Amino acid sequence: MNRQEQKLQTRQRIVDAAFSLLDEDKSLSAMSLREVAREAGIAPTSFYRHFGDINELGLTLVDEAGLALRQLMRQARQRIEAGGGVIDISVDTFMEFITANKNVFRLLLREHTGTSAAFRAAVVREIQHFIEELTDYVILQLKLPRNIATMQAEAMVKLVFSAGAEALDSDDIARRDIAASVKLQLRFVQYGAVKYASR
Amino acid sequence: MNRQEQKLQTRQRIVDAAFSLLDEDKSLSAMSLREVAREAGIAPTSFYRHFGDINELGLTLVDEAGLALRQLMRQARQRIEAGGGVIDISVDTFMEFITANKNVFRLLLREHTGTSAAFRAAVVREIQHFIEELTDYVILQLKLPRNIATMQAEAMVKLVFSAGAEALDSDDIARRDIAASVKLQLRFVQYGAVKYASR
DNA sequence: TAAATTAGCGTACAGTTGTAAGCTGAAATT
DNA sequence: AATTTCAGCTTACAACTGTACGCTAATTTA
Repeated sequence: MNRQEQKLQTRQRIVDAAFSLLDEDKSLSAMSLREVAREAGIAPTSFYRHFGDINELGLTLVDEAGLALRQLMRQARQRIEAGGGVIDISVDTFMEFITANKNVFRLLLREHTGTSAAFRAAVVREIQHFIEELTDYVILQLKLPRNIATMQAEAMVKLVFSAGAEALDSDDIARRDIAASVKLQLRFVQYGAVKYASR
Repeated sequence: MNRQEQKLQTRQRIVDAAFSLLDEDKSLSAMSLREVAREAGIAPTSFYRHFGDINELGLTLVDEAGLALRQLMRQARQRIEAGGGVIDISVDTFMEFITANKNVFRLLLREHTGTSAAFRAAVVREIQHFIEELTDYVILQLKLPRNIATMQAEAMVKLVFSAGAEALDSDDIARRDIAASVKLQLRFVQYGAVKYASR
């Protein structure tokens, strides 16, 4: 086997190990290099062959999480084009994503308010992407002026993320209630934005 | 001096020390007993004379933060009664609180999504209080049915807290923009809720 | 006044951490 | 075939962690 491939494979093992550790009650800053190495099945010092730092690994994880988020967005779009209410489909897709990728979403949530300014900034960047894409969509859909659409999209994303945070700690039944609540709240925002725009 | 008083005083020094450590980039779970003891000026082992556990200290801190939050609410109410738009006054008061008590609000934010289920639950409880008080207010003010008022209040609190999180990492100028944005978003929610109720 | 309680201290220990130094063996290059 | 590169290893160390144990000195109680 190729040497480069081998190395990339090990690197991926490290990343996977880190994600699996986040599954339990650990944040990036509480994750030790040795722990990751142990989980990945390598010697602690070998870690440095792949990342100069444990923070470098952290940023990689945030990037991967952001990637997953964008895929989620794409999936929601496809479903909406196939028919159905935008809000309903979006929230349902989001909830599915959270349930299927708990640790990924948890990472974003935790580091968004975490202790590392660099991680916080990285997460904010990812969320900003999300808001921008939604803004464009809102402009097309509701024909709102950009400044109002931005406010609406931002509010919606914040509400959905908050609901997601709640959902993480809930079972399926409670999650259904949360989904219903946030859908209603998103409608409030949408009504309000439309009314405000036509003032 | 009384022995009990002396002890309470030391206990308060520990709590203060912990809060001041949170000022820097530390979460509760990353805060070590020895660090707190050092900051409080006592021997590491003396810590146990006051708290059985470092988690016990954590819960105490969350409680104190919740207390501060309720005082904030009371202050906002007084100001509103003195005249002024509810949304404007509330947001301004909240932003003042955050600026003046950064570490307190940071604690609530961090532990809301933190790694300890007990802390998360404690913070959720405090936020719930906040939502309930706001719900009652909304019912009185807008004459909405309780279920809709609850949804509105919940959305508003979530938006304000999100804005607060942003504000923590911002300077005065950016904070003004954030305040303006969240005010507009709160109006969206309010318009929407009122319209939804009169459907 | 004598006895009991206790807040705070110093010492001690086993466990964890990050990472420096140097070795090995296999893959890549010449 | 000989040489170079380098992913991963073992060993090592200083710094930190939580907390067990027993002492001291001052307050409280009897």
